[in-house]
Amino acid sequence: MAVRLSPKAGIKADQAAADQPDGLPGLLLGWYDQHRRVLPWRFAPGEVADPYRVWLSEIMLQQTTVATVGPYFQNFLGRWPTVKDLAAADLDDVLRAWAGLGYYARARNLHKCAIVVASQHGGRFPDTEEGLLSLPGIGAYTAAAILAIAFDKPATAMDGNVERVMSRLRAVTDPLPASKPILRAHAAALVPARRPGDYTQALFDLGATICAPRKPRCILCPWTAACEARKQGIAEDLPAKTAKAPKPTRRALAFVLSDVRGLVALRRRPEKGLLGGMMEVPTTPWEAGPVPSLATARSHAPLPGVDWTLLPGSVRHTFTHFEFEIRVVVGRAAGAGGGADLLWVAPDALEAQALPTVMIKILRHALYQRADG
DNA sequence: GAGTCGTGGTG
DNA sequence: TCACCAAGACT
Repeated sequence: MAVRLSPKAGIKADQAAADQPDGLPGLLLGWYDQHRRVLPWRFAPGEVADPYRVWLSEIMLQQTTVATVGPYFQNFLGRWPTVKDLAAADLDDVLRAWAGLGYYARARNLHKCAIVVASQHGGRFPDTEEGLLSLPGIGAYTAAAILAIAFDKPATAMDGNVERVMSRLRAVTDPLPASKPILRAHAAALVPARRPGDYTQALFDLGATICAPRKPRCILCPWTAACEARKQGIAEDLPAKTAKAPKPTRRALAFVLSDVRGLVALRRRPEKGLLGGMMEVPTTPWEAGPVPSLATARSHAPLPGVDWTLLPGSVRHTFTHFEFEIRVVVGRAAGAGGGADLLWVAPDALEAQALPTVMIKILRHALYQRADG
């Protein structure tokens, strides 16, 4: 584990200055010592880093904003303070705690990874790239981030921030993702032998607060004098990216079924694929083309013989690679329960289920539509 | 290399 | 409103 060195850590100023790298890394670290963001998973200068917290935060932060992750990280750390606690948890509890955060394969891999670390590594995370890469859910970026932040090793963590900063600093105009190798080479050449963990986090802060995707604040940047894109006036145009394919729309009819007690019928999705392992409202298949009529869709209903009512309006939700439009029908089951694969849940208990956001939207539409008008 | 995989914030 | 983006991994 790494103890970070900085002037605030009680080390004499001249000693800290001698410890500071030269050139661009030194400039960035000097800026970081003054402007470093305080984040729930971040360790104070001089504090011993806990690889479990570093790992947990890095998994949550994959393609997810700092603001969104904050409460989830605190909740996970409170419920499962160590990797052994998380390994001993039920997967369904982990999925429930993850609900709303998205990319649910991360939660399944998180749990798998905790079990491997607890059972095969004595509860300690590996401190080598090879060891980390062998763990589920840890790829090139996360392995490097853990090496740098948790173990203070000079690894090159390439994420969207670093790609953007490097493309601007070196004025790389070739579009992503083809330009990844050259951007990585630029980044690797700068990682200092001293304080690589702080340097890595400093680069994240720089990308988040100064070298932002839009309207970079070059005036405040510690690297402004060296930035090639700023000199050329093209900083805001970088990094270039190849055009993305347009998003198709898929549509479906959702069946919100209640029984005589008012309990709502949910079912579990398959382990793999979209929203894998999460709970859902029964729907027709999600397909291109118009929302199927109730007559056409009846064979997909969770129970036969139910009198379905089509609600006005529709629910829209955007996934990474398609738009989703849902019409909602509501119905009342004749008795209590029924349907082998159905889980009957009281409306008050819906929040405690492993329900992805799109399903929350559908349920909200069905349960409050008439009250809201 | 190209798809798949969520969600919320922002200009 | 809408397109883009966020501490990517996996197949």
